[in-house]
Amino acid sequence: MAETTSGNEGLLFLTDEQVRKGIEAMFFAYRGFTADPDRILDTLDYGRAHHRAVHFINRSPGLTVSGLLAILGVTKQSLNRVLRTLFEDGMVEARVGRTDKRERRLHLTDKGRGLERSLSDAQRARMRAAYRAAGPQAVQGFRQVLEAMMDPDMRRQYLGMKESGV
Amino acid sequence: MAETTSGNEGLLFLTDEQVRKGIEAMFFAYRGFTADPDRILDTLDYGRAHHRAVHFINRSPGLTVSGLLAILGVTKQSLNRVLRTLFEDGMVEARVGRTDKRERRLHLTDKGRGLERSLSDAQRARMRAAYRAAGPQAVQGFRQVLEAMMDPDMRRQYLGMKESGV
DNA sequence: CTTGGAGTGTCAACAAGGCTGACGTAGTTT
DNA sequence: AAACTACGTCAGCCTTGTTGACACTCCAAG
Repeated sequence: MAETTSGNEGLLFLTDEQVRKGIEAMFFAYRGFTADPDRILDTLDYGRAHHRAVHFINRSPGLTVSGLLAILGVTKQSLNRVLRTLFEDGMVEARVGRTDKRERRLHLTDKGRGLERSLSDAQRARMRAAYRAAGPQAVQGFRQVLEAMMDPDMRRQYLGMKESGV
Repeated sequence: MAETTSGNEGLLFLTDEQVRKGIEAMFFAYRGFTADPDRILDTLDYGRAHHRAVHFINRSPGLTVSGLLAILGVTKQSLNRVLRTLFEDGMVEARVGRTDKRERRLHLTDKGRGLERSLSDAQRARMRAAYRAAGPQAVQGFRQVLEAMMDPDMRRQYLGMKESGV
């Protein structure tokens, strides 16, 4: 409703209809986005929570538990349940912090890196295909919109990671 | 750091680094995307599952249960748990199908439309802000990439809805 | 050196929202 | 009449999130 077909060409793309299509696109695309890794995870008795942990540990080796907590936005009890199984399965190892011995610096083992590889290969393949289909220009727009959609805190996480190799 | 400044300009956007950034952008953006409605839902003792049901019933009034099932991709037991509370709370009503009396055609009540409004207003505000920040060109790219990322079945759902007003 | 606070693990209990399997019932189709 | 379809529901299970409480180690400050 609403959004009378505005005479203003510059705002045409802001009609409720357009915006609602964007909302549905996010919904459906996110499903596709997680579908491939989910299939792999299933065979290993892992869930998305494990994937996320593995992804960000791989991304930032030496990450502390509280650092990971901040990124994932869950409670430590919830995260710990997941980390424990990853330790037990030899996917992740924790090293005591050098300057602060209370910290546990998280690292992937070789096995963990193997898992990460297979997960991200699957996900990247789809993302890559989508990128290829849409073209570089579209990719840039895609990233811009997503970035603008994040909460400021998360955007800082995201942008921070972009630059700092660790 | 990664991101070797590849010599190939046309494929620059397909580097692993670029693709991985896209993956993280999806992750963080989806969180922002659901944050606002989640806050409203919480106060009503509803969850995202309720939101999805309400959204798609609003989108396609007269939708059957199995139609909604196909869109949401969950089991009927799971959906029913949600639909039941929506019936009880007078948000959704079911009308017996005209041609096929086995079907239950789903419709929002006035109250349900009110809920849908408040949820989508919140979500739209963020989406709209992101669109505005990124610009029309970016929005088009955003949609193109998301569309390419969907599973074919979902893409048909999505595109189908695009055209049929109902 | 003691004390407070930070970083972490853990136990217990609970909820939402997925899932499977099985069964029932009304209505449609053949 | 038989078979199939659309739907509801009971029961039980899992993952992943939550709160609250408590313990331990270590760091930093008084």
